[in-house]
Amino acid sequence: MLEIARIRENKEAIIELLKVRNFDGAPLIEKILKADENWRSSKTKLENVLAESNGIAKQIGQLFREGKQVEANEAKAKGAALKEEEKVLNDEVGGFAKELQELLFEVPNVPHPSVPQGNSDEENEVIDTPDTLPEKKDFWLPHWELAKKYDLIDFELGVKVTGAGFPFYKGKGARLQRALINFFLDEARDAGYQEIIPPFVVNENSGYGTGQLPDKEGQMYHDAKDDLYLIPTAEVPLTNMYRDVLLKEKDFPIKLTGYTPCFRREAGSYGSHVRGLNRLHQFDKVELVRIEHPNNSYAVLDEMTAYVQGLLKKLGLPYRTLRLCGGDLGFTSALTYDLEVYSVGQDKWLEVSSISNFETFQANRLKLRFKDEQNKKQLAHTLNGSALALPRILATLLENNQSEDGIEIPEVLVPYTGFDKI
RNA sequence: GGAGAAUUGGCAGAGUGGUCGAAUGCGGUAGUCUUGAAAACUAUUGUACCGCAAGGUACCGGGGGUUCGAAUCCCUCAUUCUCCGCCA
Repeated sequence: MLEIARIRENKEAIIELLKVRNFDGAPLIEKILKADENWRSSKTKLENVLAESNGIAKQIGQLFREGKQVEANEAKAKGAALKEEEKVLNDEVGGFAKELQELLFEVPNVPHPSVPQGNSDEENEVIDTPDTLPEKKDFWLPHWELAKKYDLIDFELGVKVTGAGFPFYKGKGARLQRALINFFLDEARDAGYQEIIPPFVVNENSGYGTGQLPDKEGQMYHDAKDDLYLIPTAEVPLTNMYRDVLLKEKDFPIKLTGYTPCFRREAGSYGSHVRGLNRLHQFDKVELVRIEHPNNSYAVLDEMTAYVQGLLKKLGLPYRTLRLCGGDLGFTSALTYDLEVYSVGQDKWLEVSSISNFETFQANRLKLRFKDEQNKKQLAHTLNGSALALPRILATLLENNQSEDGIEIPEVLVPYTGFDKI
């Protein structure tokens, strides 16, 4: 959520930058400024009435103490009359406040100036890609066939026990998955991240804090009985650890990592996109979260991107780096880099990580602030990135390392798996 | 799940309808004293919003209500503690 003060002061610049998202912000911004004005003017009126009525109440107390019953009763009648006025104004203020809030929720984050204009993922900017891709081999299989051939993952069993998108990992498939989780967590720890095991369900406030609510409500599994949401990513509980927190400048950098399963309803997905491990309702992910000084957040974004690229290098997976265009940029993000791994079995690029700077967009909702050198309170910047999402890593690992007589395990993983070949 | 008690400023802890944004102590900040530090003493010290300002409004776990007036009374929810039940 953008700060209202920022909208007041930088209206034109914001409208201009939102165009990069193909978002015509002008009508919405105008409505917001109007609602803001209405809110402030009725609030002033209300506060004047309250001030008067507080004054009368004080007088009444005084009059009673002095034993002046008659005057007190007169004042009481006056106070009661003001109550009516107060009620009307109070409703008015509440109405404008609600309107303003709802309108503000509709404005996406302002893209960073480096974000390219574009309508869809086809216009994302490729900023780093391998010189050559692996040469095509006749025996190459997509991972779902490899999974079946070596009995690593059972999709049908998942359908029986739960539903589509909830696979069973078995034997070496399960162990490889667990090895990857441990590898990623150890790497993150070595890079200075504190490991967290958060709750896998969160309350409504947390959903609002990171921006899943209200606009992605349908993407989360919701337990109506206790009004809790299954997390779609560890970002939600990790970032919400710092909801309503006032930091000191010396608390930076805050570097958190956590492994969690992630639950997504993925309503509306279909076809080859959901084949095999490509898109699941439950998957594992190791996430990085950073809370940083605004001056530093873009350097941190680059650092995080380089870190995740390093993981892919260690695993020997061919990857490319994209700067998301305005049309593909997430609602809450100002700048996002996606990392994609080339899947030889499917002959396509699969997104395995998304690294974003949210600037103050989440911090504003979270009330996540710090005291600067002048002892003034400022919103912090939040960032996060997958490091990494497991299913597509597993898929591309199986596909890219296959030969006619098995699948090679990357050297860095062998200490974790306990086997070097499937 | 059942019964009882509690929830006040950074912390501890008063306050049961008007003089309470809230005593007092600790802590924090500034100063006096000191070669320096400690101790002592003095002053100061919550947050958010509206307003150019003066100033105003709101906040005593959250929400709602009674009243001219609520930290204080009522309803409701949450959390914590104690006891019982259940349980990895």
